[in-house]
Amino acid sequence: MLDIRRLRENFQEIQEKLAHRGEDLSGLDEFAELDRKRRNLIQQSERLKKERNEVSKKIAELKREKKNADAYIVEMRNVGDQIKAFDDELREVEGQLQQLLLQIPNVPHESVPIGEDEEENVEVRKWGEIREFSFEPKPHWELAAETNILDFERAAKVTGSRFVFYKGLGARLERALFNFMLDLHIDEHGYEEVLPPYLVNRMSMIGTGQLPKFEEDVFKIREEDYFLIPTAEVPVTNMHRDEILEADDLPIAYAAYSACFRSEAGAAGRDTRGLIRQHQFNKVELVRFVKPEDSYDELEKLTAHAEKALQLLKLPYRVMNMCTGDLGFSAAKKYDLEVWLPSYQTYREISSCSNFEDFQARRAGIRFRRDQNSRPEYVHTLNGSGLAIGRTVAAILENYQQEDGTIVIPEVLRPYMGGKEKIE
RNA sequence: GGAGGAGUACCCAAGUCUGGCUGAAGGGAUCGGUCUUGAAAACCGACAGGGGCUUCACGGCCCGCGGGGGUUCAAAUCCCUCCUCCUCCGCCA
Repeated sequence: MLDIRRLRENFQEIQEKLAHRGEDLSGLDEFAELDRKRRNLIQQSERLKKERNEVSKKIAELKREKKNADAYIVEMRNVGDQIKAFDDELREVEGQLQQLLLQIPNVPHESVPIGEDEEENVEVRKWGEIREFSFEPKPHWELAAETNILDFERAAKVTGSRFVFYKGLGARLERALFNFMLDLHIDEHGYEEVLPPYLVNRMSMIGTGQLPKFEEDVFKIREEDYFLIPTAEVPVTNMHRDEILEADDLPIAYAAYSACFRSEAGAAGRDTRGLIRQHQFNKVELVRFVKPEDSYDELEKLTAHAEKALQLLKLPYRVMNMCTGDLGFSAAKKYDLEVWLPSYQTYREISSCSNFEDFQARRAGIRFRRDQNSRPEYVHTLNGSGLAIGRTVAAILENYQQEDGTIVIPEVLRPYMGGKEKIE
């Protein structure tokens, strides 16, 4: 959410910056009117409340002295009615204003390239050698079928499309990966491990920006106002919702493994085969709460942590600075890590690392105090996948495949795989 | 799921029956001071925070006793509703 004062005072400038996102911003037109109405109603209501407070005190005095206060009471009855009328209207206006503000995306940082869509994302760097195959490399779902480690057909029977059973060394590989990644981030990068709830309430979804705008993208529980988490970002960021943190505690860094659930509404026909786009997938997520002045350095740090996982796995990737048209709703800046997939002959997203500045913190009320006497300020929040596990499995299968259809297990994972060197 | 009980400021806790000098007693913790070579103890002092409106500013005002609504001239106190925690029962990995 944007700061209402900032929006009021820099309306033109913010409108122009948001326009680069290419979204419909017609709702913004109402802002000035609602903002003016709101402040006007507050002033009228508060003026009467002040009067009521004073007269009520007088009535209390008279009552205590056993004197008659009927004239005042009649007068205040009228004032009370007026207050109620103003407050009813105020509630209405504030509701509208709140809805409007919750729909406005974050303002892109100045270092974000201006562009319409993914075509205009800017490559920041590339890592690793793309392997030359002496044979025709197979897509990961074929490799998985041959080695019998993934079962999409039975998952479709048991649940539906875009679900999968991992079996045998496939299941083991998945487990090895998130253990490897958690260990890396906890032991080497200083994160605290968190295992979060997979269901969250509406306030949490609003806090990180999934709601109210993207309700169709997530799974909702029928009987309760609970949602299946689309990412551990949601529960972990909301851990500190409505809290005032100590400056000494910052930065706070959490690494969380979780399953993630996405409805993939609107993705019909895309990535229908394999592990790339599932309704349920595993992910290790990194979340950081930092001081505002540090957040862009922290974004580089966070991104480097995610990259480290790819480097240790020896998977070639590139880092993309997402342009204004391809930024997430809540992000001020976002790097995508894209891993090389031989069968696609392209790089595919395997991690998103974002700086939300105070956008989520303002929605979720996450603040900190610099010292005992200072007023609370909003923290900056960041998060990034470190990494999406299913896509990492796909990348390993494809990049490590042999001509005979077997897959070499990356060295760093072997201790997690009971010393096995190959899936066959 | 059923039956009870409870949520008050950093923590504990009084007030709620019987609405009005409660813009919330009293402890503890914390901070400052006296005393002391230093510390402890004792004593003295400070200690509601947060949000909003308004103002160039000083300041003024409004809201705040789990959240939200209502009754009333007036609500921590009465009513409704939701949330959370505790106890017992049931069910259950």
